[in-house]
Amino acid sequence: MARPREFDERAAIGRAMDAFWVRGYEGTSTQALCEATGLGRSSIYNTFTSKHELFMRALDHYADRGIVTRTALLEADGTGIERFRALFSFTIAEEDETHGRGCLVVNTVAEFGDRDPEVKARIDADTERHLAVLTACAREGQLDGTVDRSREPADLAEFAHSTVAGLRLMSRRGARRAALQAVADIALSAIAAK
Amino acid sequence: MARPREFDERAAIGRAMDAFWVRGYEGTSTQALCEATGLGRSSIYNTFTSKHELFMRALDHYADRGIVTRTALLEADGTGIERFRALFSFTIAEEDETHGRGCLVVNTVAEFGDRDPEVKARIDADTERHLAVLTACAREGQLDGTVDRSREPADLAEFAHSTVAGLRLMSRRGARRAALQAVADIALSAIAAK
DNA sequence: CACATTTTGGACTGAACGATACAAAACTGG
DNA sequence: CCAGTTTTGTATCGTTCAGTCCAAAATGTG
Repeated sequence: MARPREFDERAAIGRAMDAFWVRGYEGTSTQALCEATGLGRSSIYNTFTSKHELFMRALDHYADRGIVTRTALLEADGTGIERFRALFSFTIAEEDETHGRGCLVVNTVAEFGDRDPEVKARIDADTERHLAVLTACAREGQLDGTVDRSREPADLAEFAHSTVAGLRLMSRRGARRAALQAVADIALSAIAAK
Repeated sequence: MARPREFDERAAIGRAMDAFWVRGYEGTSTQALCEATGLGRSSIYNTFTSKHELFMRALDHYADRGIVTRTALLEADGTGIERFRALFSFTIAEEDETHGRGCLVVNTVAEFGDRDPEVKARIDADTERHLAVLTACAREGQLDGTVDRSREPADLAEFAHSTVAGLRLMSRRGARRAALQAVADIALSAIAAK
């Protein structure tokens, strides 16, 4: 065999993710990445080949984590509307704890738009996965009578997805918790059965 | 006197704004700014002192334009709810025309968060101005009976503001027009009197 | 304990970065 | 038409950028 790694790859990706999350892709230098991860340049390039590639890994890591927690919330017990409420509450609580870091995916969409095909593919996949669980949740909510039946489940999903993005953006610009809560309440009433 | 300018300052700011809009602050080099504006480096630094200062001017320019058109929409004739509808429709139409450029303010919030005090001051001011006209519109809508009376006007304003940000973000990641329309419809129903 | 293999640290690369220096150019008031 | 002032183009500044190179270090295997 050969010399073993002195670091945990996943942990390094996590640290890199944090750095990109705060300062964006262009705003995070490879030097900053070295400091954030604690790795030397050699280790980073040896393991991740390029800054762009490391960013992709970080984005995947973030998206995977997000989908897992979000899916757990939306496939939990309870009525449809309760699960939507749980999603919004979780989002607000998370932003409260992190003092408004916002969302890496939202930031990435804002920074890249659809210019970078590799980034776009990740964003699209993440969006689709979210819309899928949100749509299922909306449909179940319509069946249990807690979600508005006059709307298409897919449309309600888009609305909820957009609302979460809006909340994350509000939080990132430093909006107060009460403001987020108000937005979430109104959004929830739009999803609820009348 | 002295040698006269060979360019229009406002026009240059407009071009710089477009560049920042597409690629962000960090993603736009001073070289790119020269090419976008058609100015030489000397002219840019002589007139705007720094990249950061030029960005501030571009941000102000964008915010001013936005507030003017948005205020016109929200202070026009018609019921409160009609004016909210006009706001959403206008947003969607604009994104349709520009093939999803999104919003410079949204992008800037995502890129900077609240790290840069000068940027934050601009963002806060812009947000306050938007919330003011939105709140007034909500209040008038409550008086004319077209807007939900059970909500605080300020909360409805936050909701509408967040919805527009969500729409711009959707558009920037390339969502279809129908999806934006669906989100706007649901948001509108949340604002409308029941 | 030597070998093959991989990781690691640090020096280094050329290119691009934001910003400046300076002299020629272009104007106006006298 | 000249003096004074500002703009402009070009060359250049030092720094930072993403990425490479290479020798030393660290392992398992024979």
